[in-house]
This record gives sequence, C-alpha cells and structure tokens, in this order.
Amino acid sequence: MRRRSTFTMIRQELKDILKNMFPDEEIVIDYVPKEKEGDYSTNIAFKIASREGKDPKKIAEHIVAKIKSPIIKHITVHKPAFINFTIDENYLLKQLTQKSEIDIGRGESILIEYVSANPTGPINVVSARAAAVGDSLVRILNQTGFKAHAEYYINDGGKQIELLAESVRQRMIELQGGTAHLPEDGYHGEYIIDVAREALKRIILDTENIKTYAVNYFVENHKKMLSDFGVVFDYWTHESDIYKKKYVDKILKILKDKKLTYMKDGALFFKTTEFDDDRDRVIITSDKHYTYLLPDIAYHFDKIERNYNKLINIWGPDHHGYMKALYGGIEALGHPTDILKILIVQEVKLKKGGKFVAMSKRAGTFTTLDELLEKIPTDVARFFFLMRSSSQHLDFDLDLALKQSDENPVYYVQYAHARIKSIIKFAEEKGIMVTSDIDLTHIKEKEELALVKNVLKFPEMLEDAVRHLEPYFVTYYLIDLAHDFHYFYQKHRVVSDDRELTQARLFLIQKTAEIIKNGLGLLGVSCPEHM
RNA sequence: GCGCCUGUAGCUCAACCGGAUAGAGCGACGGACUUCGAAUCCGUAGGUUGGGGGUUCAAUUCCCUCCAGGCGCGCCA
Repeated sequence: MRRRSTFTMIRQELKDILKNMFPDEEIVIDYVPKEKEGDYSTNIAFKIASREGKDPKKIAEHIVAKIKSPIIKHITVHKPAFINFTIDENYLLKQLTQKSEIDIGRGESILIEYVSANPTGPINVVSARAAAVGDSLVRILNQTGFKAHAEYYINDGGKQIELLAESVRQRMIELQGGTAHLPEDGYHGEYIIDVAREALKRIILDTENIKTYAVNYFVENHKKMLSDFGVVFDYWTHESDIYKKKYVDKILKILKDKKLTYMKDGALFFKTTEFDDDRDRVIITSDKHYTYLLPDIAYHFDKIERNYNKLINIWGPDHHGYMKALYGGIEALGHPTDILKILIVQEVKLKKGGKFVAMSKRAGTFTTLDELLEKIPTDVARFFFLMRSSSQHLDFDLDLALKQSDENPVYYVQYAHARIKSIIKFAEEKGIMVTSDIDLTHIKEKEELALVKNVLKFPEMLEDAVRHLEPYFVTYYLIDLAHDFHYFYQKHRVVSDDRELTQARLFLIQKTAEIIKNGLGLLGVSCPEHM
C-alpha cells in the first residue's frame, strides 16, 4: 500500500478513489493537455479493456457511472477511452487556504555525496553542475520529509596525490631557478605554480609536508568556491579517515575470506566479474599500493554503518564504467545494492564565441567554477545548470548567458515575484492588507483558476522531482507558474474598487509569490523583492 | 571492438511505469502600455521525433538494425 502524504494532493485523492474501485490495478493519473476538457485523467479503461478483450470506451463509461466524489465537478470520457476529471472549483479554492506540509520521505535518512573533486586542482564546470544538482536535491528532499545530508569525500591518498606533490615540488625547484621535471602524468596546469609559491613562502620542503599542504590548499579552495556558489556540505570526509577506522583492512579481509580475490602478476584482484562487471579490478598493485576501489568500498561501508536508509552518489560521466565495481563491493559485503543510487550527471560543454572549449584537467585547459562565476551571476549559473535533466548533456553558451541575461528565464521567474510584491505594496498603500479571512468564491475567471490549479500542483511536482531525483522539475514548474501569473495579471486588475474581489486576488497572488520564493529556494536561487 | 549517454522546430531543451492534435524558451514576423512593475502579454510561421523494420488498440517512449556525435574501457581517480 502506498503511503498517503499529509499534504492534500488532488492527484492522490483521485488515485485513492480509483484504487478503492480497482485494488489490484496500478493507477496512473495524468494531467489533461491544455485546451482539453478537464484537469486530470486516467487511462485505466485501456488497461482493463486490453486485458479483458473488451471495448475500452464501454468500460470507461461504466467506471464513470460509478464514481461519486464531492471533489469532482464532472467526469467525461474522451476519444479512445480517457476518463477526464474536472475538479470542483470550490474544492480547489478551499485547498488554497489549507496550510499543510508535504511528507513523502517519512523521515527516511539519505546521504548524498557529490562533487568530491580530487584535491588536485580547481573545481571544473561538470563538478559545478553536480554541485548545483546535489545541493538542490538535498533541499528538495529535506522539504519533502526526508532527512538528507550532504557529504563531500576527499581523496587524500593514492597515486594521484603523489603525483600532485611531485608536481608541486618540481614547480618549487623551478621557482628557485632550477629546471622543473614534471612527471609525465603529473599536473601541468599553471595553478600548480601558485601552490608552489605559497609552499615556498611557508618553507615547506619535504615531500610529505608538501603533500599535506597541497591537499589542504585545494580543499580550502573548494570549500570557499562552493560556499560562494551557495553550496554547503554537512560533512567533509577524508579518505584517510577511512584508513584510521581500519575499515580498509576490514573490507580486504572480508573479500579474501569470501574468496573474491586472487593474485595475478604480483597484484591482488577483486573478482568484480562475479558481480556483472566486465573485468576484474586490481585492488592492491604489485608495488603494494591500494587502488581507489578498496578504500572506496570501505568508504561506502562506512556510510552504511552510519545508518542511512539510502545513499545517493552523484558522479560525472567519466565514472560510469566504475559503477559495477562499486556495486560489486557493496554486494560482496552482503548489502543489497539498491541501498545505493548512483546518478550520473552528464558533461557540460562550454561554448564561447560559437566554439566549444576543450577541457582537460591534467593538461590544465579547463574552465573552473570561479572563472565561471566571474563572468556569470550565481543565480544564472545555478538556474542554467538546473534547467535541464541532469542525465542529459548540457551546452552552456557563455556568450548567450551574458548577452541575453536580461531575457534569461531566471529573471522571468524572479520578476513575477517582484511584481507581486510590488502589487501587494501598492494595495497596502491604499489601506488594503492581505488576509486569509476572505471569500475566495470571487475567484472565478479562467485565468485565475488556471493560476489556482498550478499553485496547487506544487506538491505534486515535488513528488515527481523526488521520484526522478531531478531538480529540473522545479525549474520548469516555476517558469510555468510565472507564466500563469503574468498571463492572469495581463487580463485582470488585482487592486480594484471591488474590495472583496481585490482581497481574494491579493490572497491568490500572495500564495503564488510564496510558492515562487519556496521554489527558487529549492534551486538555490535568490528571490529579490525588487529588481 | 565492448560499455554508457545522446540524436525531437533555425538554436537550446520538455514530453512523468507506452497514451489524446509532440510542447516551451530563444531567434524570425505581426500586434498590445493615460490606471496595480512592458524584465510582461497575445498571435503567426516553423516537425516524416536521425533512417529502416518490429511489438501494441496506441510508439518520441519498448525491441532489432543501420547512420551520426560525445564519454569511458590503467597495477589513475
């Protein structure tokens, strides 16, 4: 049985009605396309008809005859056999005054790990996108009754860090007049010179200290950049913490005991092919170093030990080939793999002067989050990142984002809010205050009711966003809601001589403003009173 | 070669376990301000959903195949 939300969702009400009639049927409620009669619809007649080999239209008519509900104004059957519901206006208006909160999560705890950029350089734009997505997801989940925490994992061990330290050391030699011999697969970016300069100032000389210094340098940099971007993490967990807890040894022992490892060419392999991976993975190299996989499994063991009901990882597209290895590790430990959901945020292609900018961290040619924010306001950047499904590639046209900033959808939504605030102020100056003690039955125009219906869709939209773990549902919704408001505003005066109508409309737009503010907050975008 | 992602209007993208005449924004063209914010609104044009098969009452969605692009395939992360 599906749990009911405490928030009254009309969609859910309809679902319940049908569920009572057809307990074994999966009930789907859709929105009716614009210009069609009705608000919600169901395709249940098709389902039953195809299974029983009957005429869907007859079944639809049969169902319609049996439904009685005070929330439904009327029901109609359309074309093949859609059943459309038109919701009673008085019921809608009553819902508008209900103060309630949405609880989908029922307190389920979720740990969302995202960005987790290696402390070997600045944050690139794909990580920036992941930051926007992850932060917004945390906000959405926390508003819908989950207990979500944000975590950043710092890889402060492994070979990459050795290469980083060596790259810095070589740059230090260079700064002192020597010749730098950068490791071939080391870090060649200019930014390493800045680190080297700072390290010299502090007279940090031996490799171990350089390593620590460099890691901290980048971790602090990431913290600051993300915080400037409005992204704050609850936890910063170091790989070295996992070692300190002896979890890595523990996991190694479990894998060995379960005979899931073998030696080959002097290296220790984990048999991930037993978990549907396409090849086995090295976990200890022939020169006795751990690869990233083993501590990573240990890290996920740690997350599970911390009693989360669910783990979400947000990764870049370059890690998809690694998913099965990690899932294999979790399964090897005896945990169901569905405790972890890995979201792949697809790449960002930056467009500049009509050309795509080539990006590579190791070659040092990539655009960083700070460079992006130097050019583009945070609000715009976040809105852009959340404007489309995170599983889709994203073309980010820098020139366009700047040049057309006046017509950017983020301003469109913000403008709707500012406009409402301005109207309310105008009314107040005339001595008309917004109050909930009003007669909403004055709301009867088509454009008003469209706005009412969309405002009431907010929790339903959040339910969709949670189901798909996609913040862009919020973005799309806000643009649509702003449009409904602007359209209404164009057709009708809010503040008029009709006192009661004015009060009713003020209440409606005040509600709209609240939803916009709430929604933009979920995106991490500001919501100014004036623009 | 194998794996993942993608191909929808001129451009950027939607379309929720398969549903109604495939929708928005930008761009183009044409309209709407003596009263609450024109950063707004309305209208028009624009589509063989990459091609071809298949399954279905119904396919952008599922299956097969071909074409095109991106990413990954390390004893790096």
